[in-house]
Amino acid sequence: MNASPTPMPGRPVRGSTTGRSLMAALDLFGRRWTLRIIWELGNEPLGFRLLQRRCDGMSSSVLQQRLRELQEARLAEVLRDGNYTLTPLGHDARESLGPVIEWSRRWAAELADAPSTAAEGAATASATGSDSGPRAGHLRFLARNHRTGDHGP
Amino acid sequence: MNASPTPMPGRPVRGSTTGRSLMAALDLFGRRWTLRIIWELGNEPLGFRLLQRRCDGMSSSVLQQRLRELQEARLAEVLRDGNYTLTPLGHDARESLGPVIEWSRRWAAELADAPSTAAEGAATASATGSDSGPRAGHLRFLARNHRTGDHGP
DNA sequence: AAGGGGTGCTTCGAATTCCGAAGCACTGCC
DNA sequence: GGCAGTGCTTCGGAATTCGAAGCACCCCTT
Repeated sequence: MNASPTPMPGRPVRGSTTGRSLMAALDLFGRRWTLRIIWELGNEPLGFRLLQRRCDGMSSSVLQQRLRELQEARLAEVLRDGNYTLTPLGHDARESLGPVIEWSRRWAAELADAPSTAAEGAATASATGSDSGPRAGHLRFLARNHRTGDHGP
Repeated sequence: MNASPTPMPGRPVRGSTTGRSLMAALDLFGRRWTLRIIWELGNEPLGFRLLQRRCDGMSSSVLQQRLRELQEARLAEVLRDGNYTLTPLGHDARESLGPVIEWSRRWAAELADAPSTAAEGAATASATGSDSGPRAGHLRFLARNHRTGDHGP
């Protein structure tokens, strides 16, 4: 598969020709699964397959690609026993995601307070369309959720 | 373009069949440009074109799609004058990104301390490949950066 | 009136990213 | 030997993103 450049400060990234660190971070974190991997590796070091399973059976090729990027960006590294783990910088990043996690709880609570209005407003047409259901491919993917209980705080 | 369902708590999302709020948030934020839009709208309400320019000329079709999703997820709304703005919940999300921003600075500082080692290690081959330069399409895209100074703290 | 510049979006085909199945090499156990 | 697990790789297809062009509308100038 292709390997688009890993977003890193100082490099041109999507959103900044000068590689401004904030934009590099937003670009890095805006790649599918990156946040999730950081999250899971923050719990404990994991091997490739176990990490894949913790990420709900995500595609191995993308996982490999993301691990490469995270290593290049110095957020992750491989231990002698072959497990992947976060670097101190990576753990720092995960800590910084803590308020986001807290926010997601407030988000859920907010939507639970007004569930019938969540799909109203300017996005009504889009919401109706998206409620037609996930694609069959998604369903098959999600049915492969091996964990009955998600890890997390 | 296709409209995959907007990740929201309680809905099946990539990474969780039960729509666990953390996973919904990670899925939502893991879409290209979402974090950036939240960031830019946190500064001030913006019209569509101006917001597009603030996001370095990102594709209008994706911007429109993201705005729909953010509205559906109750993070953004349209004002009477047509400008887009974050809801209180959206501003809350942006605040929660503050520590991530601080982290990105530490990230840049860390990499600046050891720039020659950033591309070494297990990801050497990948880094070499990615250093071949962004695709020509990226260069053309980045050359359209209209802002000389990025907004931000 | 026409023309030009701006606005908010939409459409469409191309490019890129992600996906999932299959595969390979290796290890350890029975 | 077979089987199950490991860490990855490959490949073609699906999904997402992209960017150019377009449309309708508005406002201002000539």
